[in-house]
Amino acid sequence: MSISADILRGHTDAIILAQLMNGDSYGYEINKRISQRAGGAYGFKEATLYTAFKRLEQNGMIASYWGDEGPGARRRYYAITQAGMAQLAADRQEWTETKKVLDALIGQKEG
Amino acid sequence: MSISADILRGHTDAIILAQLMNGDSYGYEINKRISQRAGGAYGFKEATLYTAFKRLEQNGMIASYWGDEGPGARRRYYAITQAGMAQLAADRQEWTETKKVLDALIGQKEG
DNA sequence: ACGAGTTACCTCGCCTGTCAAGGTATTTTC
DNA sequence: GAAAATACCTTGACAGGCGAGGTAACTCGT
Repeated sequence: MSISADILRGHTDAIILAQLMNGDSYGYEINKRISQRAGGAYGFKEATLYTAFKRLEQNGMIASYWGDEGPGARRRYYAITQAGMAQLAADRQEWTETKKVLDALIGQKEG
Repeated sequence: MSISADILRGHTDAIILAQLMNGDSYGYEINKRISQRAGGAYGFKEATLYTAFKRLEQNGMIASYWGDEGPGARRRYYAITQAGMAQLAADRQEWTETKKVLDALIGQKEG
């Protein structure tokens, strides 16, 4: 089963920040890794991804720089900032809380 | 901690359908029960609630009728339909899947 | 009798995040 | 030399959440 966009809405930033905790990376690669880790059940659309990068950078959660590898298409690398790490920690806490609340609200009940 | 709107987005309908599995109810009461069950961490804004009722009814997930109790403000009761129950089952499955995927994507990792 | 609070409903218009569609440029492969 | 893959980006439409505003009936204290 794949997961609908509205369900993931609001988790986009956290997912990207979490991925960047593994080290600096660039858009294309970040997206592939996320898809892999999600078992193919989920991947960002490109527009969503680059919109998110822009938003995150504007908010100071990530910083970017152009990679200077010789051949191949240019790549813009992203690094998570201190503020981004703090945000991620908060997002993780919120996710824990969300699971509790939603399990209570939509989980099946015994009789 | 309270949960942000974007995180809940897309779960609104499932939460309402799940609540209606306890029997027919009306807007104000549905919302109060949801708040209670969420431990006060979450409650719909009225506009969100009534927007959702409209959407759900248009999609055939719920049916409504006016209550005829004598005194007090009029109440519009909602009942979950067969289609609504099927939708809820699908939503619950999606939620189970979502938890797995998001735990994989934003969960803390051991070293 | 009357004003405040509560119950209970509803709509309009803004904001934000997703994403289909479209576009650019380079390298690799056949 | 053409097709596919890598890699980036923007524009505009759409949908859901919700602030703000509105209606109406009952209850309670004074």
